[in-house]
Amino acid sequence: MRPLNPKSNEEILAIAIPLFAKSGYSGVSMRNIAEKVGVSPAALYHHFSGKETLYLAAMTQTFVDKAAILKEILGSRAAPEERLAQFVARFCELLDQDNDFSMLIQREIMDGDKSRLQFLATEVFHGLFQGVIELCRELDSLKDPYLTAVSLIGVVMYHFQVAVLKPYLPYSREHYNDPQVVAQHATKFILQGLKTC
Amino acid sequence: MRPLNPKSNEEILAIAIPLFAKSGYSGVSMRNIAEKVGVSPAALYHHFSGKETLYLAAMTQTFVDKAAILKEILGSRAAPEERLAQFVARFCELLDQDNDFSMLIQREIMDGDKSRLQFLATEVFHGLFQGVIELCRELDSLKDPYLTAVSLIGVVMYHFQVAVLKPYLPYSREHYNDPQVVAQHATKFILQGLKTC
DNA sequence: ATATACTAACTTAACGTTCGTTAATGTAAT
DNA sequence: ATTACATTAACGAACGTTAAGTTAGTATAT
Repeated sequence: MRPLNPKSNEEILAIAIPLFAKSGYSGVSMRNIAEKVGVSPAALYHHFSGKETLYLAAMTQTFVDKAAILKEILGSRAAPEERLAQFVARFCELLDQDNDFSMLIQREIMDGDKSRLQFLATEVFHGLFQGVIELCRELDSLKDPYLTAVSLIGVVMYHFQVAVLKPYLPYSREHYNDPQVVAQHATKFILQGLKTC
Repeated sequence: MRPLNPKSNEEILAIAIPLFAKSGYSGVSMRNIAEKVGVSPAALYHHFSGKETLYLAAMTQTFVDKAAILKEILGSRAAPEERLAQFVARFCELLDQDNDFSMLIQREIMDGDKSRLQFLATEVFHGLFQGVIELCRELDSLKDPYLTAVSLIGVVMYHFQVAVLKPYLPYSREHYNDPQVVAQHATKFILQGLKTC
């Protein structure tokens, strides 16, 4: 029978993305995805030519979507310090809202082959990174802007990477999961460091 | 025949650890491990009762080994700022030498169930974290030491997490992979932040 | 307007492969 | 003779994938 509610590629990807984010490429089977979509495994091959293709489509969709948001974040024309605060705040929001995003990036960094890494670097990180480097240069022209940019991004992302570990760590408190709290802390940390001056 | 060169549990783990680090739990099969060890798949079951057990043994071995090193790193009795510099330097060395370590941590954070996360948090991070928190408190008693500790660790670890991506990023240079260069940058970044003051 | 062909979106069933694991067996050293 | 450490062979389950068939809607021809 022709289905009454045919599934679009987008609907399938919307199911597949969180699955891949949570369990990785080899941790998710076509049957897993099909079941969650509510369709037979074979039906997936009508939309995508194979598992690898489906996975790449999921990656592309996630990254291209987010790259636009990230670039927009850096577009503000405020003073450098204000721009940093805004960038960190929105970056935290984004990471807090879409848990899949940072997980997929991590998975690609760990599992991706050369060509996929290159794709990730050029399509997602390149624009973001260049913007952050520029911002770092404006904030402190004496420090190496490349290393500073990595540190800056690392400070923000790491808080969300270890979020799942936080409940088991000493001195953990509920409000450490609030993206606003994290953003405020990260901004100060990046600008002033540890030394009260 | 009885083998002329019987394999010990440690030899098997020494092979399995980098495999799990590179491809994750579901990305490595018992046959993969057996082949690399130079033994039949069934032989592994003489040493470990199953894949899950082997994996947990690999995790435990890696983490308990490193936890000792990490605790030692924090044991110095120098002045706080000097202690920070030493800690960051040795942390960078460690991450640079043993690539498997940070990868396995990341995999556990992403794939681990509750009990495994708890194990990771208590056995590996708890001691380290408490030491870093203490250090942060000494360096700046006004900032939230918990959040500061996460940021501090994040700054250092992130440089090694994205190492594989660096060649494809703009302005990348060879010496950014030198752990001493990273350590020096990170120490300054953590202490002073971006604002020249 | 009705019959016909075509197509998109699925289904069920099965393919060969690989998976984790076990049973039965063998051999060299103690 | 027993034991420690392996082997080969096989189990059922799950894997990615494909072949063949079914049906509801669309397009075309009469």
